[in-house]
Amino acid sequence: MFTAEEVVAKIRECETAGGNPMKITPQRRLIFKALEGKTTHPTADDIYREVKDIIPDISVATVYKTLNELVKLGILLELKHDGEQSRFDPRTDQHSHLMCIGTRTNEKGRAVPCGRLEDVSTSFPQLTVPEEEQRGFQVAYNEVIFYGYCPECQQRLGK
Amino acid sequence: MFTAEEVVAKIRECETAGGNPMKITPQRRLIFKALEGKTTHPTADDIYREVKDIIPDISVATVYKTLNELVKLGILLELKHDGEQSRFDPRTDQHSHLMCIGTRTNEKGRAVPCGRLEDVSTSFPQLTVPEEEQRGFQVAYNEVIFYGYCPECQQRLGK
DNA sequence: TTCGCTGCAAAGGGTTTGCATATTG
DNA sequence: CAATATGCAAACCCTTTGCAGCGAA
Repeated sequence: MFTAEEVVAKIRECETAGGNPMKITPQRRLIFKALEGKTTHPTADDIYREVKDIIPDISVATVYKTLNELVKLGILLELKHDGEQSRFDPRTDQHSHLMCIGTRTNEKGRAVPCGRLEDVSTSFPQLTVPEEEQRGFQVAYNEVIFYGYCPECQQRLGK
Repeated sequence: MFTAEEVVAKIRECETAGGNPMKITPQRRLIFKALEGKTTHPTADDIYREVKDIIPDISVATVYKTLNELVKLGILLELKHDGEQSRFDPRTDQHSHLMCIGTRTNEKGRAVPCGRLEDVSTSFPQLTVPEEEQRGFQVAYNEVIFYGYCPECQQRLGK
């Protein structure tokens, strides 16, 4: 939940590990813009393909590096929950996710996950681990993921 | 939560997609044994290294294929929540997990996740997605992951 | 005897890295 | 001007696949 300009402003305030704030390059500005207001949880490759239309010789490496920086700064959330590509979420407030577990068959006859991922505004800070099962862990936060079938997969799979 | 023999028995009852039950080979029996009662959530490679001591020329491919079969049969749970290797859990009843978010620096000076993963007996079937956020999804189940620092990482990182 | 399984090595896919060069602050 | 970022290609890591021969039922 941010605009590209807000990201630029936030970055100018921040310090990275090295001590200096990230530099703002045209490539990065474009990546921020691509993330702006997105609720689709794009993959790095989604972002890459989108910015490539404007700066055709941008490299995937640049996209990955930039996204990783934003994650480190806490401006972006990285979701790595299906064993597939990471997905990125510009929304960083406490919320949950709803993920589709349907699969479809690709050209090579292989099952590929639908992977549709949606935000759910609710969070569940009240959930706790029973004392006797904490094993000395210092719990920082929790995450709730709801799994199910999206409307398209219900129809396709006859669920 | 099973013994190798229970797995064998369960498999003999099952039918695979092809119609016939999986065959029980010495390699597979050994893999079942390696999983028996394990609460450490081993990776495929952990299992591979363990069985390799007994059948030295077993291949990783065999381990992966066998684990995947067990997952398909619902005898084993695959956890793919850190973007790292999948971890396997012989416990298939409803439960939650506690994962360490600490990192350590490896020989190459890179941050690698601790990744310690523990079972938590509690599950939270009562959690639901507000109607207006379901977007037509048919929710099947949910998963709760508690993140925090394990005792070792607390000490090492001074948390 | 018939499928399914094995080990091997190669392919796959997503992500990261190393490096020479170009840019930002 | 110093410190970072860029693009490229190669490297990485985990996992899967294709295949010829072997072995369970």
